[in-house]
Amino acid sequence: MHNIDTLKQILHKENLRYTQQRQEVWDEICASDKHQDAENIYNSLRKRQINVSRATVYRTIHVLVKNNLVRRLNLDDGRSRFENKIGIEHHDHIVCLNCRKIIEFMDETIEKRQTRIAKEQGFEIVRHVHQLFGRCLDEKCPNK
Amino acid sequence: MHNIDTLKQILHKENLRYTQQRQEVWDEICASDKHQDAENIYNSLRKRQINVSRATVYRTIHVLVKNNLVRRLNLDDGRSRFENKIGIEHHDHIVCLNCRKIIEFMDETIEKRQTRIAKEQGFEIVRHVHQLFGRCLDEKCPNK
DNA sequence: ACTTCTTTGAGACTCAATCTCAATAGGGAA
DNA sequence: TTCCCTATTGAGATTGAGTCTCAAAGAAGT
Repeated sequence: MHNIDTLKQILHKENLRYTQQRQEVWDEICASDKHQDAENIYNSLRKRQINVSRATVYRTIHVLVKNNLVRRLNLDDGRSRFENKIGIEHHDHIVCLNCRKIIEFMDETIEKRQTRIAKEQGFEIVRHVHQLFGRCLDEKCPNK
Repeated sequence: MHNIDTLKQILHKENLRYTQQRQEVWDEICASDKHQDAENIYNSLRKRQINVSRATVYRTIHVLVKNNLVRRLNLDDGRSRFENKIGIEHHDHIVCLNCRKIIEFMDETIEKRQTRIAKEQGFEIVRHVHQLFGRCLDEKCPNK
């Protein structure tokens, strides 16, 4: 499984040891496309009889985010969500304010324009946040 | 001063009373273009001998945000910032990761495209977050 | 001025996230 | 394989932004 090598590689680069806990956290994030928060990840692992502490979940996430294996999402609800970045195209998010459904989107024109705008203002972009919050037309949405 | 009327109007609409504390919080947010956080606002008022509690600062901000007098900004640093919206054109933000300088930008093309994208996905946008994080070329920036 | 009902302030509380430190476990050396 | 050194882990304490509680203070109509 290439996920093991990916992780071993960045841990080695960071002079960190390869441990079972770190592998499990990384696996859990990769296994789900649900934009899980740290508590979810912790609970999912516990449920599968995998012993890991909250501290280790948080500490591992930091390493993964720092090395671009994982993206941190802040959807203004007070806790960070995480998504695997490996093998995934860049995208931004649309979030339903009623049912919290998350849709991904990507627009080349917007991407280019924001880079140009930043440059005009004397900035080199490192990362960006582009989130659209609204109401969806989904049948099951309490929005009706 | 028209700020007094603006505030009185929304407080009346919300069946809330007009109080000195609420006026002072609103004045403080209007007086600064520095995207202050709640603690800043609280301290600024205290420094000016204005008695107000943290609880009241937070409670007042909620009313102001709910009624679109103030915008809440989440710049991924763990606390909300606030800016006056009255008489201010819509804009988004570019933030320097080194010196935390904040520049405002606005692009009609991006605005239109994001609305269209959301609609195509079956969403009606209520609000959006568009932030560009990077490094500025400012002389004084520790970025060098 | 009286009454009613809202607001305020001080501090307790919440909750995500971070820190502490003793116990545990990688992993290189022999 | 075993030893040793040092990084990592886990349990629980701590932090910090933000919220809640409730008695006291204050707005506003009569």
